[in-house]
Amino acid sequence: MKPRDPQKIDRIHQATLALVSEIGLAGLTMSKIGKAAKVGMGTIYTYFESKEEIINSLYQSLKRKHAEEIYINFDKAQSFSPNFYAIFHAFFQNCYHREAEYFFLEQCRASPLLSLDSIVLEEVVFAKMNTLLDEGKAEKIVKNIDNNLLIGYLMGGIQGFITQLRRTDAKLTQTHIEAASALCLDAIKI
Amino acid sequence: MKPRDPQKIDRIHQATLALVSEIGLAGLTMSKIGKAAKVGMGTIYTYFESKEEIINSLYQSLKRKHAEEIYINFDKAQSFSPNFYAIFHAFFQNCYHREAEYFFLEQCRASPLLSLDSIVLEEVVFAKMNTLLDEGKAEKIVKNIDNNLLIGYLMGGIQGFITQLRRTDAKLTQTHIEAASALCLDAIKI
Amino acid sequence: MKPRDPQKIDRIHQATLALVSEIGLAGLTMSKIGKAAKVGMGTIYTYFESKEEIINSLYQSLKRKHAEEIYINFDKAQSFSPNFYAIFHAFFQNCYHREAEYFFLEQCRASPLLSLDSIVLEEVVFAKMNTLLDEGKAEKIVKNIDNNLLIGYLMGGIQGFITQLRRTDAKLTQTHIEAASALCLDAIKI
Amino acid sequence: MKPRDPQKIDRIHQATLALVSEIGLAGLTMSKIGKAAKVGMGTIYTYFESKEEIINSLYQSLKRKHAEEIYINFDKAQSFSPNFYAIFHAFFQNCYHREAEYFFLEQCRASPLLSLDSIVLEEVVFAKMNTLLDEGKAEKIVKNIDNNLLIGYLMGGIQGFITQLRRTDAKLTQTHIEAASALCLDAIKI
DNA sequence: CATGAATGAGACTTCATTCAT
DNA sequence: CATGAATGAAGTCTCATTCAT
Repeated sequence: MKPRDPQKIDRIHQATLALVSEIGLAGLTMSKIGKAAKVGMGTIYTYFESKEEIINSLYQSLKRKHAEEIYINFDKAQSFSPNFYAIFHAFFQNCYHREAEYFFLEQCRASPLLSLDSIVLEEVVFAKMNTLLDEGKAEKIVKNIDNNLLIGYLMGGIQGFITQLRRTDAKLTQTHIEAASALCLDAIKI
Repeated sequence: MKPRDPQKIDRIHQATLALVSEIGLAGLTMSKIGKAAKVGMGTIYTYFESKEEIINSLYQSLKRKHAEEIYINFDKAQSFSPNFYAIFHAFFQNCYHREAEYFFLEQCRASPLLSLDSIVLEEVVFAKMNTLLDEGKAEKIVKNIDNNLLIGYLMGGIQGFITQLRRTDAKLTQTHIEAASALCLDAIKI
Repeated sequence: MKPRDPQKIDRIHQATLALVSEIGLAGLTMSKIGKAAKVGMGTIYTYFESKEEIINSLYQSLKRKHAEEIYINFDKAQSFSPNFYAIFHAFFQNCYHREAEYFFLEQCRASPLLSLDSIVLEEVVFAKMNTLLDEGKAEKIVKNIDNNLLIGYLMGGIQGFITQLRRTDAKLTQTHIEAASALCLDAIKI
Repeated sequence: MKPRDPQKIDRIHQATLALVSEIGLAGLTMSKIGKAAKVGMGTIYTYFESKEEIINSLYQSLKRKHAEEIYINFDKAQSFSPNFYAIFHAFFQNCYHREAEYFFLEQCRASPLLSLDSIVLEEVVFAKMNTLLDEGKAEKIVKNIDNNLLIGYLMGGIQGFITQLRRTDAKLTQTHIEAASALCLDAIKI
């Protein structure tokens, strides 16, 4: 018996990611996924119940991975400022370098294919930021605005920034990072 | 396209907007549009060449309308600050109250259906902000960052803010507006 | 506008009937129905919601038609014997000459595609026989056995008889009819 | 077919029987058979060439078993009447108690999966009845009607009777058996 | 020999667009 | 010009059979 090949799940995920990057979520078809993943179309259904499940599982896996990566240099022992910068920096780099992944997430956001499970996952990313912002408020550094609104603002802002950055075809420089960092920090500072 | 009855174009646009709000861009079909607009399915093709054209023309019409609305209180004679606040306020209100319209735009943003024409239209909205930010820089109020990046950041930030605001089911209060306003202004200030 | 063509429903029904006769219910496909009915495959869905609905609507229409045909010479004013013979004769002829229709009904009987609606329709056929048998019992001609059991026995018997008749390739003769008639009548007589 | 483990053939047959009872012949899949028989899906192909062969071999095995059971009390030395009643009784009981088996046979009857081999097998069941009816005719008890037609009539009648019996949810009583017996005997008697 | 993962043809169904009325 | 019935390509998913382990 050929054992259920766990690597195939990844192949299917990667193929999906690449395809959406190229042809959009709307252009995604099962047979294209199969071809791109070098897997028979029917095989996909051994690992996923439906196209919807592929999308959702990839979405969740990316969200979780990003949450990890964003907080990779987060250090409980540290005070607000270094932690904020660490997270900002990681998020910015993430956004910029994992274009395909962020594009996929964005395509999914407004899709009816996205399950509730996937939608609430946002909280995973928000959790530590929440704590951090509370600390910033305690340190009298951060404005007294609801954390969710602050996080929404900051993440939306950075993504908007990067979207424009890409549109101008400019190479990412240290100056860009510092500019974005300044925007974010000044925005939330009291 | 022979727009014998220009009112029908509007009926089709409105129907499309309402439908996307309800069932998403993915669930949109020509027959549903026809039914909702109380127009025969074939009739649509008298006014639009294809489904794609409906989407794009609606997209462009909304973009243009928003651009107008956002700049409604913009006054060339004024200095940076009052103009910025006027625009901010108009954009914020727009985003918040025209949920269906912004939802439609968001659904379209990453869609392969969107033509280049539509994508470039972003500039219409950006144009006056560009001028304004230049003025702010001249007044030594605004950070020296590329205007497109600034605009991307600000608009992304506000939209993220409002998305969260909606998610919390909170009613919009003056406090919210002031909070968002402070975030935006402090962000770009030197 | 091309009006919904009621004749097409019939064309689809006839095509279905002919196909099942040839390739069985299991071999029936939508594209074959379309081809046989000279109708685009998609067109079928203008008139029927699904393959299941085609089957069920045809089933019900045949059942109703048969019920009518079987009772065509039934005459309330008459006594048991002439009515019984009239029904017997009509049923026998029906069974024999509408082979495709009875084959279709038989194929459906055990199919999971058949809806409850269709299954209970049996009663339509049973109704008048019920009355007739009651009369026969009142006349002390018919055995005192539950009507449903009697009807099941008689119809099953006749169909079994005809199935064998066909298997022998024999032409239907008056002798056959009289034989079957004698079997049925003697069976239920006191 | 290398029946190394003949018990597996039986397991597969039993699983098929149970599954058809539950989900119908149309819902039957190889993987379900494998699961129900606790046998790897591929293993089935060691014992059977195809799904069709499973169906046909089970069909034939049941037909043969029933033929045996029906004639279990048949006694060449006896005259028509006791033998007829013995066979009738056995057939009736068989029909009633082996519902799953008869359901399976019925599902198969009109299926394109059924091979000619299987269809012809009917004769095995008919053989002794043939002899018996000839005897009955010689004894001037049985009507002079072609044996095949008589057998078709009787078996069809009994099955119709039992189908209705089941539909009424009634428990089987001695009265029912006597009623059916009377119907059959009176039918064929001169 | 046993297993169930792998395969792809083919099933049902949808829908953008065309066309007859 | 208005209409919606007609069309068939294309999408998702199933499943008999094969094959690697």
